[in-house]
Amino acid sequence: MAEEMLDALDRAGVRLTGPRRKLAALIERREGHFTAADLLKDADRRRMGIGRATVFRLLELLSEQGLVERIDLPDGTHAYIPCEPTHHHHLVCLNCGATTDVDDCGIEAVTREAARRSGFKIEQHRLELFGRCPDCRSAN
Amino acid sequence: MAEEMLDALDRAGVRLTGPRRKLAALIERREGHFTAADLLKDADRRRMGIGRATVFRLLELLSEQGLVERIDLPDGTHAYIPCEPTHHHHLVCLNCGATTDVDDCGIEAVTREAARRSGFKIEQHRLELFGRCPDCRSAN
DNA sequence: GATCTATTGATACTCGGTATCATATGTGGT
DNA sequence: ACCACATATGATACCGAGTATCAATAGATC
Repeated sequence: MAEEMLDALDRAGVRLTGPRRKLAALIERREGHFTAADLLKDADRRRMGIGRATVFRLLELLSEQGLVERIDLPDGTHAYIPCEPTHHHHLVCLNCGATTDVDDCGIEAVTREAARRSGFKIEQHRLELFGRCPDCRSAN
Repeated sequence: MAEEMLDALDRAGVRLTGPRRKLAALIERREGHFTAADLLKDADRRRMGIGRATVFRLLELLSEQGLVERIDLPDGTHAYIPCEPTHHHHLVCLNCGATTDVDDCGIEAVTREAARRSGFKIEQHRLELFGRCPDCRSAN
């Protein structure tokens, strides 16, 4: 998956630098969603000497390439989740942070209906589902 | 609508203070979504002497009462929109900021389906639709 | 390997939001 | 109408996420 990210960066015509390789590896080891601060902490703990700005810059790049998506948690914080660059939505476990992708389960129909009723031309939508993953449901 | 807010605050058992009344009136005059900074600017322009913290505190209160909803715009900024305290979703015009409510147009079915496929127990969801309102469509 | 541009990390900054705290002000009881 | 007291206020300082700047560094291409 780090490979995948590096390939995508290469394709995007940016340089495959040391810090980017290291960060990609760190993202790979992460499970569920993480914040920029989490990633920075990972790097600091390993004394990688990677700057704050670099972390944000990479996340922005990956996000442009659709390899990472920025989501807004219900508590108002921002997090990133690694994902395939196709259109989809996320289901986020509020307990452990696990995420799974949800491909279109009929949201298109919903947006079409909303457009019809309101007269709006809908250009973007965002659907985020939050709950408990199977593990966390049984673990409790 | 300012009345509505003040009633709700009263019902919530908090004090109906000067700053709250003034801010409620300012919110009433706003159209579409606004940021905390917008509201503060309104108050400053009128020399109301209302503090930053008070604005955030009121928005939090109103948000708890469901009279205002905090949304995340596609550009990553936060905004508030006044609304009825029933469950619904918002359709936001990317051009002028106008918003309209969208009551359940079948999202329940979508979340049920996503829950079935994933095994998650879905507890919350958020659907935000962005586009062009009828006025902005024709104005251009 | 030399070159030249993209990237880096340090630093300082902005902006949204929160904590603190002494002062001011609604409110309920008299 | 007044008092007492908790609640709310504004000033200030603070925090955390993210961005701008910029001289120093290190990929890519030849």
